[in-house]
This record gives sequence, structure tokens and C-alpha cells, in this order.
Amino acid sequence: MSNKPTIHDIAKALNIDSSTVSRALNNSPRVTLKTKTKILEKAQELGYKRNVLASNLRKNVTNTLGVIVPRISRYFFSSAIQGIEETAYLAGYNVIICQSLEQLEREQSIVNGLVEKRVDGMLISISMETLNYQHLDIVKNNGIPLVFFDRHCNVEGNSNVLIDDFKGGFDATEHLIFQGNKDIVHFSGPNELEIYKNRLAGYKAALKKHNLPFKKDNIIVTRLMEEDGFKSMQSILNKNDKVDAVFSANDMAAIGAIKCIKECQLKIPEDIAIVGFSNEPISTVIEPALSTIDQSGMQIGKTAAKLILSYIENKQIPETGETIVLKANLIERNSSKRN
Amino acid sequence: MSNKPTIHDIAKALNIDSSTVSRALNNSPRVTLKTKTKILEKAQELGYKRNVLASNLRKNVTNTLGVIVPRISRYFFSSAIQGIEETAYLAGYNVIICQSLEQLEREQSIVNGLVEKRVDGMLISISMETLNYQHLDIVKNNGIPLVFFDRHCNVEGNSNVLIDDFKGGFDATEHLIFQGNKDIVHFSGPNELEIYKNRLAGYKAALKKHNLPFKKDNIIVTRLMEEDGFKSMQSILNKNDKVDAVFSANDMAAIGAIKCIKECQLKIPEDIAIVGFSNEPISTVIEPALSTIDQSGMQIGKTAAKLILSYIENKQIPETGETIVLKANLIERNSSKRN
DNA sequence: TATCAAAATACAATCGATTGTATTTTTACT
DNA sequence: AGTAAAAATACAATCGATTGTATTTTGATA
Repeated sequence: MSNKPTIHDIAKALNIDSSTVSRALNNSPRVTLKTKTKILEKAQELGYKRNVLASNLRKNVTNTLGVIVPRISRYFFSSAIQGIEETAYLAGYNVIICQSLEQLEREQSIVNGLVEKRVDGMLISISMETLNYQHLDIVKNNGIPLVFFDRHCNVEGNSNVLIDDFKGGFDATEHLIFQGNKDIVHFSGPNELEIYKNRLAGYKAALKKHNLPFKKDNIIVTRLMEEDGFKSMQSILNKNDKVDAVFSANDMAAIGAIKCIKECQLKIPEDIAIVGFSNEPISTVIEPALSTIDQSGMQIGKTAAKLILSYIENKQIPETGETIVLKANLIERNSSKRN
Repeated sequence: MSNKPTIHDIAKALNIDSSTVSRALNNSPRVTLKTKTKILEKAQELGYKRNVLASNLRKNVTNTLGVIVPRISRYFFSSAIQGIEETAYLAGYNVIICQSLEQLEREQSIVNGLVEKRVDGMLISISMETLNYQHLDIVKNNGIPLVFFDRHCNVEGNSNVLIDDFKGGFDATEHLIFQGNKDIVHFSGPNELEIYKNRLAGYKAALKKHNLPFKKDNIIVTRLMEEDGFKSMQSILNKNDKVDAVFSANDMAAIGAIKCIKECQLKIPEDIAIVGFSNEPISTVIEPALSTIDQSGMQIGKTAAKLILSYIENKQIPETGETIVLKANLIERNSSKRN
């Protein structure tokens, strides 16, 4: 089929055995230096390239990580992927990227595909539709290390790399309270997802600490797209004139809200103050600049990659998972700072 | 090593040959329906999963595309990757993503790695340092189809998916001229890159058409990061008070320029009008909203993926490459529209 | 020089699926 | 029933590298 030289060609040319060639190319101490150089020269001469497929089959590894995210083009995820790729590259691993597009069914089929492809490890940030986790059992059953990042599930024994969503939610809300706001709406995401649960819990805790009443009506659950934020804001402005602040569980919805408020000729933060979550680049550009919780996708990605690489290299997944929680810091900008 | 069932286990259990099992699982017409169902049932019973590594070795394919971009987290690239992934997924392919981080050396090593890994096809948007292309020869030499997208190189026989950079540059510049601007600066990127050459050429052509003089000093070449745009704008404001508009070869630099202009208390577009390039989401959020050339990463990605998949499926790379040029349309926003 | 341990290399099985060819079984027709 | 053609299945090599074991070679020592 192809004319690519193999170790057998090298062996034949030098009248030695292919096992010796293989060992020489892998720099095994079992081959004498003289033979090694002879073999390396011949390999060079023939333009030999190792067939990774054959090697992988024999060794049952792929030097590949599988990564599943809801959507690659979301800044948070693309920067997480960037961190994963950089870390994996340094360790000699490649990264297969897949996107669930927030669909459970697709996530399931991707998981199966990656297991079939024998990735050495898997990193996942689950979709908004992922409310049960059976489709992930297959990963563990096949002995493939699995690390969740950001969007995880609350299951004992999993390994996760997260940011401190509770503290983020708490700080964001408390900051709004410090600025004198009393009636704070929270834009939340699907509340089956841990991250949104925890941000909401932080919000509640801050209200409680400062003796502000928790109103069920002040929680608006959507998918937190920009349009969702816009519409949510519209409905607030239509029915309740007491709301003086919004804590949005992500930046995109916050930006939708800002656009809505500006269209209504209201002032930010004087009429409505806003805090977002994620510190996407866009948050420094909108006017007023959006206060938000800094969540470095890059750092999460790097941490998650390091964690899974450690499992792979040690050939052992800890029985009880590890969870690494990264700091989430409030960045105060003009969308919430009253003078 | 592992206890995973193979076709041999199925064969043994049914007292037939493994070749028949293989054919049955691949739905070959050479196996009778009765045997097929028997085999499928047994496979199900044993929890058989095909070993893709073995299959790949034998068939010498990987069902994997390699993608190289300068940086994953740039919106244009992440949306191109999104398009590539979606298209590849539908065709049953996975996508390995690598980033050159604008470094030639790293790009070289990535290319070698992907060739070694035997990807079935490769998509690349070259780095800013990529001024010669020898490291790409190995791709063709190994019979791997290669498609450039966006950042390509001007080499006969390559296949490319591009947008119409010349027209984009021309339209952006002419639009500024129509708005009454007479002294238009152009922020350009490394002029070895075709895309920047072409955008510049479009700029020049528009000036010429409208009998405006081309001034060498009005071309500022940087890497077009946001800081570059900021600094370039600073130096313009410091030395030349006649400049009335900027056409930036990307949005990030344009945004840097806008920030600089606003800091200097000048008005956009009254004092300086600005047009960017790419239509990144951020361009709708900045104030004033940035006029720009719409360049859908998603569409470029999808088109490029379709093109390379066609080469792979047809097992033939056209001798003389194909180049697909997608439309680039001007979007007029407030950063350039004078009333 | 003979002997033995150590070093270097060869042998051969293996990873698991695929596929061209050979053989057996079935089917159809005289 | 006998035979040829067609269908189904079995055999065996192959993809290319890896690795445990066996064999040969080297070299040191008596």
C-alpha cells in the first residue's frame, strides 16, 4: 500500500532483528551504543517515521485527551481549552475537542465515541441538559480518568476543578448590598447545575447575613444567553419598580440586561446596578464596564489538565475523587460602583 | 492486560471464525443474516466494543482531522473551530486542536506531530511568524490533504478557504471616504501574511479610486493586539492632527484605538472615524459600536471542513488546489457613520 | 585456553481487526 | 440423484511496533 519504511526494513538492511531496532529507537539500555548509532543512521537514511498507530495498539495508549464542552466559541470555554491544550502539549499529549451544544443526547454519543477512541483521559464540562449521569459510567468502567471542570455534577467520588461559586455569588451580592441596594434580582441558570445552585446559595447567604428578605420572585431562571438577560430585564422593569440591582450568574445575560436598561433610558448603576460572573473580555468594553467575578478559564483549564495528567502518569485514579477549588474574586467596575 | 472481549472471543463462543465476526460487525453482505444476528447478540451479551486502534492500524485511517490555529481563545478562531467540529462530527470525524501561539517553531513541531499521528486531513491557519513553508511539505509528502483557512500562504496548488480580504479592505476604506474622511490611517499586520497584504491592497485601491494620495506614513504595521492599537493611536494623535479616520485590519486593534481616543476626550466618529475587521461580538458592545467587516468564522470553518472531507472521502487531492472565497460584507455602525 | 557470568542480540508471540484466497456448504437445475 | 454455480464460511497473512524469553556473543578471570 505505502512505501513507508518500517522497523523491519531497517532490520533487513542491517541484517539484524526488528526487536533490536525497536529497542534502539526507544533508547533501551539493552542495545549497545554502536548498534544504536548504526540503526539511527539507517533510520535517518531511509526516512523512517514511527507508526504511531501500531505503537498505540501495542501499548494500548493514545497520548490523547478528550475534552467535551458545551460550545467552543464561548470565551470561557475557549480559554479553558487553550489552557488544557498548552498543558497537554508540554506533556506530549494531543487534545480532541468535542462540543455538546448543550444537548444531552449529543454529549452521550460523544462520550461513547471518545471511549471507543481510547483517549487516555477525559475532561468534561457538562451540558445544561445533563441532569443524570449514567452516560458517564462507561468512562470509569473503561478505566479512563475523568475530570470535571466548571460545570460538574454533585456526585461522590468525582474529580473536579472548580471555582468557588458560592463565594463568588456571595461576594457579588454583598458588594451590591454594600453599595446600598436593597432589592436585588438574581439571574440564574438551570438549577440542576451545581454551579448555578452554588451561585444562588451564595446570593441567598449574603441576603441573610445582611437581613434582607429573600424573595422567590427575584430569582429568574433562564439559559443565560444575552437575549435571556435582555428579556428578563424587560419583564422586571415592566412589573416591579423597586428592583435596584441585578446579580447575573454570567456576563452575557448581564450584558443583555445592560442593553435593555440603556434602551429604557435608565442609568447604571444609579437606577439599576449590575454584577455579572466570569469576567469575559467583553465586560471591560461595555459601558459602563461590568463588575464581575473573575474566573480564569485558562487557569481552570491548566489545572484540570495537570490533574488528569497526574492520574494518567500514575496509572491510578484515586478512589475518592479530588476537588480543586480555585479562587473567585470580585472585580468592581462602574456597573455597580456608586460614587 | 484487560478483559475486554475481542472478535476472537465472540468467534470462540460461537465456534466460528473471527473473520466472519469481523465481517458481520461491519455488515458485510458476505455473511448471512442468520449468522449476523447470532453474532450481534453475542457481541451485545459480552459487551463487545470494537478496538478502534486495531482497526485504524489495519485500515490506516484515524477518522481524525488536525487543526492548527494561532490561538484557540481568539473569537474568530474558536468560532472557526466550532464550525469545523460541527461539520466533522456529522461526518464521523474527530478534531484534534493545536495552537501555534504565533510561533513558527511550535507550528513546525505540531505539524510533525499530527503527521506522525496520521490524521486523515489537516486544516491550518498559519502563525504570524510563518514566512516560509517548508515545514508543510511533509504533509503533502505523506499524502495528507491540507486546507488553509483565513491565514494562508500564497503558494500555487494550495487549497484555501478565505474571505475576500481585498474587497473587505476596499469597502471599509471607501466607506470611510464616503463619510467625508480624507486622511485615513491603516493598521496592518505582518505584511508577509496574505490576508494583511490583501486588506492593504484594498485600502490602496479605494484611495486611488477616489483620488486620495497614498501616504506611506499612514500604514502602521503591528501584531494588531489591543495594546498595539492603543499605542498606534497614541502616536498618531501625538504627531499628526490631520488624520480623520482609521481602518484597522482587525477589531482588537480598533478597540484599542477607540479606548485611546476616548481617553483623549476626542469624539468618534466626529474627530476620528474607525472601521475594524472581523465583526467580533465585542464590536457591538463597545461604544460607539464598531463598524467592521463581517467575517463569519463559523462559515469559514464549516466550508473548510467540508472541503477537506471531500478530499478525504474521494481519496484524491486535486493537483491544482482549490480556493473558495467567501463574501466579506461591511457592517456600518456608529464608529464611522457621520450624521 | 577453558569457563562462566554478563551483555547483546535474536526469536516469537502479541496487540485486535481486516481482507484476499481457499474451502466448504447450500442451492438450483438437469 | 448428480453436478455446477453460487453463497457462506474458514484459513491465514497482514498492519507495524512491542516485549518476555531464549540464544548467542563478549569479556573477564582463573
